[in-house]
Amino acid sequence: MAGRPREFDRDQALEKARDAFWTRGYEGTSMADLVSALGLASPRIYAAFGSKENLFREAVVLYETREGSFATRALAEEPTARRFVERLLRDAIEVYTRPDLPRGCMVVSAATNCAVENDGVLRWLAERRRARNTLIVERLRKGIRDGELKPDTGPEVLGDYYTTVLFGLSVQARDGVPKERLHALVTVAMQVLDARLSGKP
Amino acid sequence: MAGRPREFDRDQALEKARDAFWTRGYEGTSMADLVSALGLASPRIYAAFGSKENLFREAVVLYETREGSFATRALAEEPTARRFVERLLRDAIEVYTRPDLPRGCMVVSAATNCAVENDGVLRWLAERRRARNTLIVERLRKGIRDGELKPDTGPEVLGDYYTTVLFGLSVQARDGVPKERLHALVTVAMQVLDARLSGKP
DNA sequence: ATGATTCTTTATCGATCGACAAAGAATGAA
DNA sequence: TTCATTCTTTGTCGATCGATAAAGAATCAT
Repeated sequence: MAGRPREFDRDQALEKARDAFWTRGYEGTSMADLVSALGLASPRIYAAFGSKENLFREAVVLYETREGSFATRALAEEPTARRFVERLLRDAIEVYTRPDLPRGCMVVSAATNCAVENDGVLRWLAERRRARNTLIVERLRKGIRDGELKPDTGPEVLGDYYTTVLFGLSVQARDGVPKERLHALVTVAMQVLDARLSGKP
Repeated sequence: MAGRPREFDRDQALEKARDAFWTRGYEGTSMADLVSALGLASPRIYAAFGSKENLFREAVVLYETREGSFATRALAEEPTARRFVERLLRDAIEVYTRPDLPRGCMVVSAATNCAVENDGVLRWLAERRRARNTLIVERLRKGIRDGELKPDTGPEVLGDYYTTVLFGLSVQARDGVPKERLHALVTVAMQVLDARLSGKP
């Protein structure tokens, strides 16, 4: 029932695939690219991952549970909405500009332009971006409920605002803007929230 | 010396190509897509535009002189840095969400992920994004020089900030976020600049 | 009218795309 | 040891990629 054991490490192969997709995007990475990046003949890749699309989806999930997990980590570890947002943005910058990893956010940049036949992948990533937005909005809503933030600006608007900054950071990082500049810009962006601190809590 | 006249309108064909590339990106738009979108056999396209890459570059230039010209227009028509930035962002939203055009910014989204062989196109678009940043920075620098803006935050930082918001708006528009939400977020983003108005002039 | 020139049409080029068939090799279960 | 199972290897599939050759059609200059 067991059969011949796989000779390569599936997790390591998935990491290499993630890097390839992260760098070149879904359609920009061909099977030939994957064969050379993973060091595996294509039938071995298909045997282990089913299809290029499924490999991509697994790679994105890996990205989200590793590099892309800063959002949920900030949510768990930061006690205030103010600190959550800043932590989120600054951790994002660190990930987007790490010299040993592809630049920018994989979820933002891996499938922005796609042929018609891959619209499914495109929408799947868009959903994940929307989830990021929802996460931020919910945390801000809690901040208002807790009395940390003044309620005069809706959490949806503030959430849209910081989500937009987050996505913009990915584009900027991908263009090679150094992280110092991105951090400086985040300092400025945080003043929007500072102006809405109730000062009471 | 004249030869047979061309039977189709080159400018109209270029517009259709711009829409196709704007929607699907450079690599996401195949020659077959262009043949059907332009209604022209591929040899006619090659005769008129040389290559797919050259057609794309012409399409981007067309985009910049039409839909993407809001930045230079804001620069020419708005008397203050404050008004320039808001006009820039709000006009951008209008373009990015026009129901009769593809969503988002063509320069931001038409070549974010690319195969290795098309890195040239990718870098060419990145340069154009950098030019937008420079434009914004220069206008802010003038605003500081004129005494409109307090000099305590450098124009580079503020420019990076609004460029990042602009790029983020493109991602959000492409994801289908309605323009009302984007305008609301811009209102919030403008407070960063409001806090830096000297109030003197 | 004729010839040079340019556009249009038809047919197709080699390369690459994602994906897989078939056979050989290595394992565990019986 | 035998067999079912699974992985690896080799070779290749049809479709599509961007791009063009070659021939016919339409224009202008002479």
